[in-house]
Amino acid sequence: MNDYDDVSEATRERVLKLAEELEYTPTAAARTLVTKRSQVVGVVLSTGVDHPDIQHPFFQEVLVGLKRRLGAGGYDLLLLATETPGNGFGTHSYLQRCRHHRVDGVVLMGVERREADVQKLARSTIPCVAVDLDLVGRRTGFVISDNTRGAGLALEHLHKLGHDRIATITGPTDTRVGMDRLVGYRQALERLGLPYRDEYVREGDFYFESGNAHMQELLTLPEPPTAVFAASDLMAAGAVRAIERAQLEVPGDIAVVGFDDIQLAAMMQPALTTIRQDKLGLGAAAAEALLRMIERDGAPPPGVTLPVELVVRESSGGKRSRAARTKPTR
Amino acid sequence: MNDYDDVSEATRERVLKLAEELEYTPTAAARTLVTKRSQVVGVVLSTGVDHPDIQHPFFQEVLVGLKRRLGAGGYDLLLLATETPGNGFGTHSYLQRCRHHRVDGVVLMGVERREADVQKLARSTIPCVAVDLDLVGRRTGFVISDNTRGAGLALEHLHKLGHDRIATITGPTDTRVGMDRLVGYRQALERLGLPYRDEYVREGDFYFESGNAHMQELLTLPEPPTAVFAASDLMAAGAVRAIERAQLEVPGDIAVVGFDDIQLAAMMQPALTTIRQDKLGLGAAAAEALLRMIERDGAPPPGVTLPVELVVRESSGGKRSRAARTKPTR
DNA sequence: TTGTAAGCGTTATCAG
DNA sequence: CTGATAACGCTTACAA
Repeated sequence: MNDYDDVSEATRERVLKLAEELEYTPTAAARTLVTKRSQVVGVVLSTGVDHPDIQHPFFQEVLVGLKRRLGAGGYDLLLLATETPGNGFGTHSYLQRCRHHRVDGVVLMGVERREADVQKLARSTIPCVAVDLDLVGRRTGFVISDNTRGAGLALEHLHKLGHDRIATITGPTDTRVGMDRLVGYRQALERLGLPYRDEYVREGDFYFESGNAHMQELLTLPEPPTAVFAASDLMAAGAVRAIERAQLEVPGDIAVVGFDDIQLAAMMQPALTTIRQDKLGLGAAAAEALLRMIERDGAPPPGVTLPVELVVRESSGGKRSRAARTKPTR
Repeated sequence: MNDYDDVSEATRERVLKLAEELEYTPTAAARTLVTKRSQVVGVVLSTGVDHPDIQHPFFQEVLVGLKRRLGAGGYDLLLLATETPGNGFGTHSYLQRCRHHRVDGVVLMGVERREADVQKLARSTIPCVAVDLDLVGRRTGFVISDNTRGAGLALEHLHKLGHDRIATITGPTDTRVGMDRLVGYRQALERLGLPYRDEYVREGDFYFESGNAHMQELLTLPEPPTAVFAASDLMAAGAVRAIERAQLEVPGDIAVVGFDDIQLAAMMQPALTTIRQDKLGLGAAAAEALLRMIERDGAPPPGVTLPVELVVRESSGGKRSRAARTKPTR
């Protein structure tokens, strides 16, 4: 059954037929024990109480991409859930949990780069790929979107529409993704000859509530922005909510551009202009790179940057088109 | 380390200390081989190209609930991805894949009850729990929301608001969930003394586009409804979109009530009135029941129905409150 | 081309 | 209480 080339056609068929009849399925555990390979890829993603990342629409889609590609390659996905595997002699590190299951590779999402636990994994000999997180190590690489360019695209779009007072609600600046989008914002400002204003930069946490709260404060400014670039769609949605609560209109009074292009973006009212990340592609690329590292020992860890794309919908529009207020905005 | 009671305190400590030092982690495969237990629970959820269920916000939240409870119980989650496990002598059934990994139990989501593959699993001796799907078998049970009552709640709410022309966009009627919500709709109609009209019932597929398309057709009726109960939030969002595209307002012209209470519901504009399913609870209940069956051989398979709750937001309102049109609806 | 034996890392059993 | 030994179900290497 293992496709040896030194068995007669007759025998092969006899065996295969019998296996079929008996619904024989090899036992992964036994095979793993001897081959030292499990055909399983571990998935680490934090499930904090406040914002379980597995619940963020972004990671979900990445997971779909991962599952498809990995499945096609003959691998199943192990969602590391328990912190006390084995017969529980205390809490185990990610690395130990991965070794416990002898996973052939690991995908990391939504974890802190600096966490000791994560570092340990990255320094190990297990092939690892981080998504949206610039982890590196001997056998650890990452796939990430071109966040800096994404922010640039957003700002250029807004600028072209006539905006010159553009604020941003960033992600946590201690994350690579949050920082890159902020850097992209600043670089674009400079490129476009727009002044940088401290009061136009607010640090959020990627989630709805923070977008909502920061937008409210932005609105109290003596000279409020006419456009906002939010570093995530969820925050953008929060911002839109704040704007409409203040009896202002999007995009009539304030234009909003998000980041991610999660499903919500197209379904919102007004539909959200955003920077699309290729989430399925990110998952597929991570899977691809991981399989390469698993299957070819010398394969270098990836450092892949995927392009992003501006998707223009309804939440961005010309500056101060008050006329739009008399009619529905669409 | 396995907590035997016939080892001296001294030896135990010596061993434990050494294990710690060497960062010893037991190998799951070896243990599985001999104990016939893997401390892993399989998760089956379809990832069709059109609508990967893993991507439906509903299942994501259920997954969080599952992961937390299962993790606490010392189990990891295996996302069955590959159809050709082992050394690939053809495609394997779910059952084979589960046996291959010797998973201790299985959670099924978003699969077809009638699928031969699913039936095989349900008839096997592996403990199974289906979520939102009434699978039964010797060691197979399910957890599900009280969908019939949910639909009733929605209709009563709408009726109380003064609506008597209430349409519904149902889910696929060959699914238990879709059917239950339709039954709840019909029963409520009767209870409230409202006439049943064939043209007010349209079968969708739970997703945005179908809600949108069906609402458009509902709008062309000689006597269009003044309220719509959609069997999912995604379809409700699609319906809202269709209504606003037709220059009508929600809830001013047509009230909309959804089902699920996914994150989108609260973030939409107008925020969606909906029937909340306890998604984390569903996941936790499934995990709980599964653990019981796994750990106590005689434990009966579950048949749990979780209560739902009406969440009133902005998309439902009094009938024909045209006045609202002059001012923002919020 | 086919059959046989050793060993993967555990747990369980059974003498010491 | 402790140490030795036989499975568990596979793959691999080697002998027939």
